[in-house]
Amino acid sequence: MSPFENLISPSTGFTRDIAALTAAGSTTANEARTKLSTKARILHATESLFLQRGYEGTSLRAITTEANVNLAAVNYHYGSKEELFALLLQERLDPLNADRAKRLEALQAKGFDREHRVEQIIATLFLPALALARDTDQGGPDFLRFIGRAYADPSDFVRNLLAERYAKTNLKFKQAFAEALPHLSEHDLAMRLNFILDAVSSTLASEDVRRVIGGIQPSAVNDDTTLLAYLAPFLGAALRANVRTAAQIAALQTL
Amino acid sequence: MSPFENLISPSTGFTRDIAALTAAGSTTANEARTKLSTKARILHATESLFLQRGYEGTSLRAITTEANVNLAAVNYHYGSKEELFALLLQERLDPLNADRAKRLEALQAKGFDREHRVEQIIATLFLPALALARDTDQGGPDFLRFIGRAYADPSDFVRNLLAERYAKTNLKFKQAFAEALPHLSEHDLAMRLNFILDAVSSTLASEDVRRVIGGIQPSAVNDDTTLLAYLAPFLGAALRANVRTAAQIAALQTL
DNA sequence: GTCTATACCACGATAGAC
DNA sequence: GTCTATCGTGGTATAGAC
Repeated sequence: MSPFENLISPSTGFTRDIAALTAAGSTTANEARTKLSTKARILHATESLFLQRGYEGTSLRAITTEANVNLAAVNYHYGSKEELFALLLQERLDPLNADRAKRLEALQAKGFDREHRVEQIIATLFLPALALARDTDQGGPDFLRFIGRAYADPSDFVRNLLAERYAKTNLKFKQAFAEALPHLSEHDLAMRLNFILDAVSSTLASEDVRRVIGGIQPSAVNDDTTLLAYLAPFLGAALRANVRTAAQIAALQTL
Repeated sequence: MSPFENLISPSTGFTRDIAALTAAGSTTANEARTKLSTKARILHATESLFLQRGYEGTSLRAITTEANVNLAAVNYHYGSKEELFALLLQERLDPLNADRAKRLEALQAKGFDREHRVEQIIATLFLPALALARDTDQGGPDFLRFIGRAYADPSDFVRNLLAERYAKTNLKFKQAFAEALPHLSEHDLAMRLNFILDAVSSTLASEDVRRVIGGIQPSAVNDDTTLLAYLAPFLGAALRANVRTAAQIAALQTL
């Protein structure tokens, strides 16, 4: 339901998985020739192609050609193109989610800054994602765009999978916001969070993330805190805003 | 660039087009049988199916079956599935855009409410779109979702077409916001507008628009002003927010 | 268990006959 | 304008070799 799941993950988890696959002793001949098992080669090729051309722009035939495996191997090892995609998604999002949960707990244990509680929660939510936006080493911005698209146009399959998989963490953040914003009704808060998270993911996924990032302070592009200090007040103001006043309604009704 | 184009249109323009097509004397036999020309029947069937199943979920074979025409007729009359889609999009967005421009001019001629200038511009931008969200007569909420998806994942074809087609109106609104928010840099304003428009379109397009609309005040669901009075303060606060302060940056840096 | 060759069906598009 | 036939490409399924 809520789009908490759309903000990417660190890029380290995947390498671990490849290593595990490579270490598994289930392949012999092919592996000697290419250093990696069929299953792992598919994963590598898929990740690379999805990042470059997107989900729909990447055919199974392109993947299997790139990986030097048979067309049917994808379905054999991963079931379907969609499941392969979901796996890649989790490989990225799982560590991100864990990271965010850990940071939130640390912040709660340490105690919030009284004045900037909302902004601190926002920061906790987005810092890991922002870091990835620059991790060009593992295709950072491309992956942001990739995930952004995936979130905007997913099959029910992927959407439900992610919503369930990260439900617990999402709830923790919702509760943290709720405590920081007691004047908002549950419905009000839920809607505003949806707005904010949709907007951030869509912005991060947009073609001009780099312009957004680079335009703030060219000399500090590598400092995530700089970007966040830019975003947080804007997002925080939206969350803090009081519900409509009678005067506001009157002004609008003259239209 | 800026997603001004994603907020739907009135649903009246299309009927006009159908009428024009029907009046055109270029068909004879088939028209006598079905009351509408091949070209018009394709348009009717396409609109209905796109709204129900989305662009990708609708095949040309489904359209031509529904319209009782030959498969090749779509390509003959409209060039491609993509161009057919773009035509339907314009048919909706053109009148919406004209309406918004007219309302903005009227508001500027009449003069803003000094206190709620930003909210009034927001209202001018969104009232026509919100009205459509309830125009179930012509597939209101479905069309919101349809357009939302189209905006999130469009081909360059559609994206560029819309960006160019509505550039003038978009610029007028940007300038109106700029005058109402002189404390924001151009870059700052552009980014915040992107956030807000993305968020609104994505929210309107989401599966639970009805819940959002219905949850506010069940007794006033048909009153667009009610919904807007709910959204505008939230969006206005985001736009008005001051840029970061030193204290805010310090609070974030402790993370 | 893995892998390959191959067949299948749906899709958008188009050439050419009428 | 309309229609048939067909093309190339897509995801998927399976029989059978290793």
